[in-house]
Amino acid sequence: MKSEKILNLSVDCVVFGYDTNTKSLNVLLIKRFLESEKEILVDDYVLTGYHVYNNETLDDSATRVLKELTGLTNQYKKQFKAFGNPDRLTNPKDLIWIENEEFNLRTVTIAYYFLLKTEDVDLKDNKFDAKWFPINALPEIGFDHEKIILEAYEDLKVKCLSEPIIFKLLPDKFTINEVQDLYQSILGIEIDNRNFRRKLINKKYIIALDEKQVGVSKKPAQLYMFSMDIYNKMFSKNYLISM
Amino acid sequence: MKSEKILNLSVDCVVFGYDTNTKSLNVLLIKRFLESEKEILVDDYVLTGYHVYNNETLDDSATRVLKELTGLTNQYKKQFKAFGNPDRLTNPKDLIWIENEEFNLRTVTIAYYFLLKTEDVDLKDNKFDAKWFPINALPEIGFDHEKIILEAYEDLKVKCLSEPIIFKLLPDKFTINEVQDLYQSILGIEIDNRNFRRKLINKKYIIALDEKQVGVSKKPAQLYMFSMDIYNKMFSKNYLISM
DNA sequence: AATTTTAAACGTCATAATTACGTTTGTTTT
DNA sequence: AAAACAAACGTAATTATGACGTTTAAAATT
Repeated sequence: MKSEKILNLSVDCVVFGYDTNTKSLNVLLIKRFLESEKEILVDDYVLTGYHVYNNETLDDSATRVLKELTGLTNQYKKQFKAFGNPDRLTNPKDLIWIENEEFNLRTVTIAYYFLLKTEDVDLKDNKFDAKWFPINALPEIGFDHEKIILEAYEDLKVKCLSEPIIFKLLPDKFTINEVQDLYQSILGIEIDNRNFRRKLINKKYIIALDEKQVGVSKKPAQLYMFSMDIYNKMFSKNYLISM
Repeated sequence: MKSEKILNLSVDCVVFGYDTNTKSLNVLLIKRFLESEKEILVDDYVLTGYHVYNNETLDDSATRVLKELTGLTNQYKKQFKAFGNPDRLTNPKDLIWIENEEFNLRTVTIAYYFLLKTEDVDLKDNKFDAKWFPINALPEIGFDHEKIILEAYEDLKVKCLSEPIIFKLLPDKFTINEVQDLYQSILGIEIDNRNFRRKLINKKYIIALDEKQVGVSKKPAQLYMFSMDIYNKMFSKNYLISM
């Protein structure tokens, strides 16, 4: 019953960041660069991940990885899939270790995604050489991490239509058009502004503030906030057949 | 980097079975019974699960477990969550092994759920002492398996509203009322028959057959089938904001 | 100070979907 | 032939959606 193979447990984190300025959904990736005497072995990007410590929960492990990468805690986090096929590799650290020892390793990774605002992350003197990439313009990606990113993205697209996680990617005070831009960026579709506006304003959990944008060079837009309290009250124990 | 703890990788399977006769959603559980010289140590029910073999994918492992339990293959399967907190135990086999050796084991389980019809499973002379339990009347459940079942159930409730997995739980030819009963069983709600009927019949992927029920003691109902082909054509690359 | 520019905000209308009910129909059983 | 009853059909008010046109308010320009 015991495995002769060495089993390695890790978490990998797909960090989604929305950039309000460029109106783009981005993924935070770190550089993987290995060279031997004469040739470059790998030169691509990968997700951040790490071994799960012995006395650490999976969730805590993901939270730790995010914190080391971005300095942030308390961001929206979702465990969305485990990847553990016998032939998969992952994570720069694992690879180095494999080269020193033997190749008889199986890495199971529990994949999480996070939602946050790019503006909340300071990438200056980041020890991982981390960089944001638009979800639609990913670079060369190592291991099976592109697959992981795309599965996270699919999950996000579905999730953002059924739960109000979108607001984790916006400032506390936002305009209707900012919400629309965000939906368009995530879903990759165009939405009619007038219909979207009407629909969103009619939601009881979208609350108009006594404030407008400042410092814009056109007519300043009305600011709104999202009320999680009202949302929760509305959706407790309600399911609707929408198929 | 290497773990002093022994890491154990397993799959656990939540097998949902719908019973058309009793109109109930059930979970297939196996008996866990261990007794020492004088006392009963455990006497409850657990999910089926097993260690993941060295050269086996996670999906294949779950498929194998289902086959050993039910004899069935090609049923709807979904990997929905990994459970791997450092203090968790699982699976009768693990426990026996732990008692013989030391307690320094961490079991990470990749949890799957399956959807099938209870009538497709023959529980006669089942080596696991397996039994169906209505989702709303679960027995005493061992380890953290009740949590796993409830999370699978939540996932199923959401999933059955956005994808046509419901038809995996029905015969190929079904009546409108059977579909309604199933939705009601899964979601735990009452649905207006007249509105439900109209809505379902209007779906292009619900096809009326030239057949009616036979051997019923009231007016026999019209039979319908679900067309996956038509469904796929309709929903390729379509997202709608329904929040 | 008036005009232009432009995003924000509002309006309309036809169609489709939903909710909440009442009524009829077609078998089987009595 | 009548009763029983689930199946199946119908209706009307309300709400949501999709596809557009129009107006407004502030800033920038003239």
